Amino acid sequence: MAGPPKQDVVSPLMPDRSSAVYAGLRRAIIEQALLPGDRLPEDTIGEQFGVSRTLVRSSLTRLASEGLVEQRRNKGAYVASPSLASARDIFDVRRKLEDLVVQLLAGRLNQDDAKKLREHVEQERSAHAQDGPESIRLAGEFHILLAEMTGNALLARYVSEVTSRCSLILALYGRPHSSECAVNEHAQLIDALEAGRSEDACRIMAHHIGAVQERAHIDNTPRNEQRLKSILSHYAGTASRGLRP
Amino acid sequence: MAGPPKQDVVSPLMPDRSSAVYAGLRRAIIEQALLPGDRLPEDTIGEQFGVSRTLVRSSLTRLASEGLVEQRRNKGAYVASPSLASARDIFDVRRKLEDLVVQLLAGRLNQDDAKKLREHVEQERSAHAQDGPESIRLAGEFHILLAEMTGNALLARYVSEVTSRCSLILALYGRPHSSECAVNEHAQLIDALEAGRSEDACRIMAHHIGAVQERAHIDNTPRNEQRLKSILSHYAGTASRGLRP
DNA sequence: CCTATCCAGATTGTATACAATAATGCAGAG
DNA sequence: CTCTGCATTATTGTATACAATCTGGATAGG
Repeated sequence: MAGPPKQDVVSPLMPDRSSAVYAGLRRAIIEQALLPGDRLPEDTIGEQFGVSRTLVRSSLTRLASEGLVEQRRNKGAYVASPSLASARDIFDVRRKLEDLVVQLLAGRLNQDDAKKLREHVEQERSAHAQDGPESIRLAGEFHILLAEMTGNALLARYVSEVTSRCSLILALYGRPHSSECAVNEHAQLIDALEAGRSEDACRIMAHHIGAVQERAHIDNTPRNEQRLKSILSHYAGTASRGLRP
Repeated sequence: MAGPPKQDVVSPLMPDRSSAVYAGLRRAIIEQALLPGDRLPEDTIGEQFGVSRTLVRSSLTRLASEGLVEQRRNKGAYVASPSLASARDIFDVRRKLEDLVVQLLAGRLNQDDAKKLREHVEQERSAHAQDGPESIRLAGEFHILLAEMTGNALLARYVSEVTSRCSLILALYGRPHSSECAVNEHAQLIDALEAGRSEDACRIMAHHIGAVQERAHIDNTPRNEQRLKSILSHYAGTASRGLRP
């Protein structure tokens, strides 16, 4: 990438640059490219994404409302670092929400959706095999996908939020160990849901969430500095991609 | 322009004018002074609160993230008017969340908190006697208070959100009939929680939420026009008051 | 050598200016 | 009379400018 080409290349396909900033930052946080406690200066971000501070601020506020970012007055925004206590709180809420998801979906999962879910699990498998940063994101997106299939928009939003926050929690307290079992549990859950075995589905989900929480132990990994620019330059380009493969 | 008196009277006691706009609009919506579908032009609001569009926008975005306001691109913000389908969705989620509140609080309610709750119920009673607009808000705030007492901040936020949205739903579909029973049910709930009768508490809460949902039927009341300015001029002044009496 | 104070730089908070888009109303044709 | 097309106006979307606040370091005093 020679010369100083303005990064307006995105214009034709970018109806909403604000969402691009939001999505880019969100992915960077979920995939743990940005770690809890990292500072998020408006200038730097705006530069990388090619927008003014106005849009950056609005994105940061949105992320803050979802709990991924903390905004401290006159001190700027940071990637949130939830305490152990709030981690427990988040899991308590998550369990209830996922309960509802299973309850709404058991026996009502159509073949189309089941197929989509199985394809997603396959993606998880291959991402996990490559040990890439995407496996974290994909594992979470499975739950979001499931919640969206209930047709309950509020539930989907809440599940999306707690799922994202769990990524943060694992980044802070989780063991680096792989999420092999998670992928299998996802597959089992689909089977149970499709077959209408709601008891099983509920049990599997409970166990699964428990396993995720289990992985949360103290394990503070040091973080590098000044990676921000290079990270953002990566996420600025791929920001618009959604759940699709 | 000549020197019109700036309405900066609030400065000394207003550390955060942005929150004032947010709180004022929120109350106006919860108390049904602003009704679902009402337009919320940035200029008008900014004028009334004495702030620039910047802060108004940020407040509207925040309200939108809570589901009280809908923002449509290039078309401005409106008080949200949830569909009947999404009303059902909201109640589904609310039931689960309130379940968790009861579960966390049963037998763990200290005397201080119980006292505070009983005082709140008294407020509800008197507001209901006067048939003022505050009774709507207070009924909701009971549930928010309860959720806050769990110490689970996320749960409190979610309960606050679904509670607010329920106010909207009642404004749209609710019968104008009073919420007498609700006040009594609140009192019963406190007793059950304090005594540690978690079964009872859970049952009362379920019945209570059911009763609230019951009141949601089609009953479209026409809305007046151009009340906006006068409404806002009222809420601009009283914006900073919180839960305290 | 350590501590306190103050200045300069950097960063955020808010207002305003300008650009882009949608809403409105009028004119003319059918 | 109604409908279509265009010009005007109102409102939102974004960028920039300025004010307020915080941060870090240099310097003087203990």
